[in-house]
Amino acid sequence: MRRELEKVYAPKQFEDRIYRFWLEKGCFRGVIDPEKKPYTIVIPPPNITGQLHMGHALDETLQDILIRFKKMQGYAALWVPGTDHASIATEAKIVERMKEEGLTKEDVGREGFLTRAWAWKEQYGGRIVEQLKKLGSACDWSRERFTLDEGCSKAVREVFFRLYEEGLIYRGERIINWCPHCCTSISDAEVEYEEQAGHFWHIRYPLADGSGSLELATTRPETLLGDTAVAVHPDDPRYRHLVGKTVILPIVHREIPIVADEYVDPEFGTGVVKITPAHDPNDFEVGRRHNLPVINVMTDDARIVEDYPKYAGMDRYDARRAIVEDLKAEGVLGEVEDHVHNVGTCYRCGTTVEPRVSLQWFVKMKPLAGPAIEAVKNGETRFVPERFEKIYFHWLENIRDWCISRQLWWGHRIPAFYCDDCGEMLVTDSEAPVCPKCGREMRQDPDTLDTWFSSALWPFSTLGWPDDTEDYRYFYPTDTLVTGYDIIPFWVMRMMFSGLKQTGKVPFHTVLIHGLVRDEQGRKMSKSLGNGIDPLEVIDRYGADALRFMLANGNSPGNDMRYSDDKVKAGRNFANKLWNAARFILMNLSDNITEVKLPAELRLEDKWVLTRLQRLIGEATENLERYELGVALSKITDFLWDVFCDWYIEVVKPRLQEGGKTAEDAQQVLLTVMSAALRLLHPFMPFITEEIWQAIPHDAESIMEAPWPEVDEGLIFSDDAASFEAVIETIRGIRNVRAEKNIPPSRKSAVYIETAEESLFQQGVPFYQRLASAEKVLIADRFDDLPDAIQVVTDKAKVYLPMGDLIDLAAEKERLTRERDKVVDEIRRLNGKLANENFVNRAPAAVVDAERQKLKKAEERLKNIEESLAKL
RNA sequence: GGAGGCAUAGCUCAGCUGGUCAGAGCGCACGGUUCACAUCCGUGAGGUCGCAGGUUCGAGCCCUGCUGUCUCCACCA
Repeated sequence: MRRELEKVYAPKQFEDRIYRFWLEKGCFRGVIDPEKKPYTIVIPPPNITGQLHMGHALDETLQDILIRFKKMQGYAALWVPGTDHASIATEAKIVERMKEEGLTKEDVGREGFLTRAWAWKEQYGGRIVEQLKKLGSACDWSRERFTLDEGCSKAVREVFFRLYEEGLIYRGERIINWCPHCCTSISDAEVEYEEQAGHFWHIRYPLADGSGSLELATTRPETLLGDTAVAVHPDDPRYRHLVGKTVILPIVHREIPIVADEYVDPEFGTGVVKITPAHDPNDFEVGRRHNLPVINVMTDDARIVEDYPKYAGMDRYDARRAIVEDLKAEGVLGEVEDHVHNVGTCYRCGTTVEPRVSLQWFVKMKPLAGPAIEAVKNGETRFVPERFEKIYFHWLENIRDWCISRQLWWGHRIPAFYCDDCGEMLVTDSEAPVCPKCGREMRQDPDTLDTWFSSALWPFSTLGWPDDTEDYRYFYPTDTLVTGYDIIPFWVMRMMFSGLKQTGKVPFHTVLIHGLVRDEQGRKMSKSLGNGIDPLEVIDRYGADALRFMLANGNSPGNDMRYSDDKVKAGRNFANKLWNAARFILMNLSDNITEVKLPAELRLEDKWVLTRLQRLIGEATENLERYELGVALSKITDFLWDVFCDWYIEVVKPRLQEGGKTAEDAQQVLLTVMSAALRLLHPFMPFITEEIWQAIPHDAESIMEAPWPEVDEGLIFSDDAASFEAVIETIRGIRNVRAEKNIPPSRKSAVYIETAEESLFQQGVPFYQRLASAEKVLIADRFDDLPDAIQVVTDKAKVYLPMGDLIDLAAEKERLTRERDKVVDEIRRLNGKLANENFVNRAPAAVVDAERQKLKKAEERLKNIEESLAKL
């Protein structure tokens, strides 16, 4: 069954249809087959709140290329799709929506809130999935997962229990990053630092014994309410004698000790630091070392607590102003300097993070980090490009315990229960446990887990773990993880240690890292700048294949790239070219040709194009296997455009017109090459290749089911290919001088080719006529009494174009002399190189050989040029 | 403060383990009514591969230093 190709390449007319065809045929399904090797990718699950952006488009395109390539290579390929519940982002969206109705979370209660959240998920969660389909993503939708679905939740609980049993999950009071807007704790990785202009307020803390005061500087005077000490360096001669004494905390008038701690840098500021254990991570550590009390002075939304009536209810910035005023009034405020410092902000909402001591759940990281580091060090998992391993190591080596509890409702609820009577705590899968000590009903922890806790399990939870499913046994560990470098600490790292800990295996062998897609000016695409480019719009205008071309072409792993309309257009133009080449083949195809098969007899040009094809197959396959996707694609497009369209098709046209067996032989070669090239291109541009595939004779019903081309040694004709290159070189030479002299193609000329290899050039006769504006072509090893002519000289021939009035002998002489000088230089250079014993002895034989060949060719050419010159 | 990327034709970028590596696309110039395609065809101009050293028979490709630029991490209160 063949499909006709429309006259004009219009991707909109077939991309959706083809996607449906694949779906209906089940082409995307990962099928367990003991005969095959599995190849598995799990998608980095996009947030259900998300809309497809260029970053996704790049990520999905790369994965799709790999999946399609591996599938054609004969692997049992599986791409598991799914979405992430994105606790903070989604919860924020729901809260926002409720706000419009004048409701708060508390108004609707936990149950009511979750009902709304699920409804929201049903309504919008599928949006991004539909968008992925527009790109052509070959995901196995029958295995689509959601981080909050039953299976993933089961995996989450299982991991929680296991880690808790082992003491790797614990609950404790620690200083954590708190977002006062989202009203939840966030992990270290979720804090983004930004420079902000602030001040240094110098404050004098009077010594309790009245013998003077200590001056210190702070950027956050409001935290003074929670100061429980001031610290100096133990060896600081200025203050050593004061250690152990006390100062009076201004405003609060509490007596607090002066402690000595290495943390203080005597060189910085006054060498005295106020210590607020509840609101600064460093101070917290100092506090622990000196057993200082921890005084929390702020509420969940960063207002001052009731203990300080004067400031109670003020937000941190109002309190700061008020306290500065009061310090001034108390006469203890010194200099106020301008100061730029980095402030931590919430990566979701941008609110300044408040370090805060609170009771949270943590994962003990040190024991988990070790194996994760080791697995990359010993190469079980490797990063492409390798340099990203450094980022990975850096994070794991400096890791602190992971705060996993979130004061949110949308997420996996922590399976811990508390007895309000006796304080007993129980971690259990039971839904309503009773206290084992006093038999009372227990209250479940209200918090949920960090979204990334479930994402960390994604490579195995999606395959059925903790159950020992067939999918898990066959498809796990997965093979390649494709993601952006910005997500290494959030996700890659956590999947690694989770996979190793829970399954005993690395979750994937390769991490393919890509960069960001920036706008045409190189800026990050962002909502606030409004410079984002909607991939769906691009697809609408140019087609998904063109967009994919742009994303894959010339993109190298790990490097950022710029989006540009022109690059997409280049992809569209290429698709158009391919489209028309296919149409050309079809309109020249005899009805009796129904299968792709080479003719019994191959001509020179056939051998050439087949040889070039074999080379392409070898190289493109190797590039793909090495994740050099962009390089592979550009080789494939170069082949199709330059080799196949611009040369082979042009060269074969006379044969096609001739008809009969000659034509049919050519048709068979055209089909063979097209069929193979389409398959090579398919992973990159799946739609157009499928559409054409179905239009030309084919065996596999879908190109997705066709085998990946393999190099056929029997189709490599090195000598013939070289001969044809000589013909090409001659044609180029003729075109070249004609263009230089502005001779219009309509002005034909006779062509005399003087060569020792008559038969070789004889085979090119039809081509000179068609491609080099030749009328009659004469070939001999020697011409006597040729009229004056324009001359083209190669290493194999002297070509004369007797063009009467156009000939300027002096100019010819000058041109040939210039060429001769160039060749002489070349020969001198090559001779020098080959005379160098070190080179000849130490360079690989192939390299030396190539140089000798070059020299030989140059010498032949020089000889020809000189003979030509002699005739002028 | 620490780490890393990038710096190659006017623009956007490829150049894998050092040996056709000086390339592509776009742009530009010139010429094209060839019956697949002007979303096209032919031809051409343009770069001492940031700078300075070094290693090597041989270096955009490796090493050192420098300059510019971007990013990540840390966060001196």
